Amino acid sequence: MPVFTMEDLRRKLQERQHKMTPQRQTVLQIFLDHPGEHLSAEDVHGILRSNQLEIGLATVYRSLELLSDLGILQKMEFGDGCSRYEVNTTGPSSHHHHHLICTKCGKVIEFEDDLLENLEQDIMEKSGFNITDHQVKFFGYCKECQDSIEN
Amino acid sequence: MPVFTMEDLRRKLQERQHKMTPQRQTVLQIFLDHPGEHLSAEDVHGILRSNQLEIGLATVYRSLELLSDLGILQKMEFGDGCSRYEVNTTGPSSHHHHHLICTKCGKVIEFEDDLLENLEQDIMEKSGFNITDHQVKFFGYCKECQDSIEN
DNA sequence: CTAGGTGCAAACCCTTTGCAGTAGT
DNA sequence: ACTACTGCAAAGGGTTTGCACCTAG
Repeated sequence: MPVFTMEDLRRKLQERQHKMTPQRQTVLQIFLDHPGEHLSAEDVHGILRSNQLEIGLATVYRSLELLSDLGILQKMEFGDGCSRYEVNTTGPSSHHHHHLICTKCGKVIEFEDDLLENLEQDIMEKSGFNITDHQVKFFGYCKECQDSIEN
Repeated sequence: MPVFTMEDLRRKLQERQHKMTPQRQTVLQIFLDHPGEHLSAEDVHGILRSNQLEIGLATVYRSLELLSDLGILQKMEFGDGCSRYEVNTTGPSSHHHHHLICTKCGKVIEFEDDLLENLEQDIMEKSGFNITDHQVKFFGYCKECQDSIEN
């Protein structure tokens, strides 16, 4: 279970001659403090504000993109009109987790799965595509919304 | 292999007391004429123009949303900043197809798969989530981009 | 005839960018 | 010092909306 530390951030930044700034540390810290959440740029900006740590929204966007490029965050879309991010859990030794998205209330639930590892291998052989990652989304109705439909 | 006809469209529209308009027929026709493509609203609008059949862009957007609601089209995001659509191939008796997205050149390749049907059943039992659909994306490098990287 | 649909342009919202000032290394 | 970074505000690009007019049923 690879969790990133500030040291990882420092190292990855150095490798590309980028600088370790308080803003970047703070953005990473927010994701470490909010495991399992799928935060948008606005979410991050809002959390910052409520912590009395205002950072320019443009800087938040730039940090999110940078952290994604560094492989620390993973960008994803749930169809609500904005990009969302979470700490990257892909990689050689880690388990994938995927998302169940309720099409009624928009809630997102996670679940673990390694089933697709074999499939990737298979596809690489058949298609010549060199696969580095995958994302799976399941759509449907969560328990609560199923109940409310029955009413 | 369920391909939608204009009759299907008419019926589905009637069920919701929506009207069968030339614009909606034309938009559906474009998807029938372009199988296997992932068209954005702008794409559709452009194809219309080149066919001398101008339809207001707003109407294109509204038609795409309606056709998705009716289950005729499927909306998807490939991370290029706009929503894309294709004829819906999900459903009780149909095969899913998923997408290989090249992270270098942006090309999207399709492949067939039923592997996740069992998984859906499994997840429904464990999570209580009522799954109606799923989307899978694989990211990596296509053959051509692998070659060009080696140069 | 009447509800629903279209087209246009303006509004929206998320995201990116130019620029002048600031701060890591 | 040199280069990268930040903050602001403006611009950008895809999508949605208000409104007057139109049209399918």
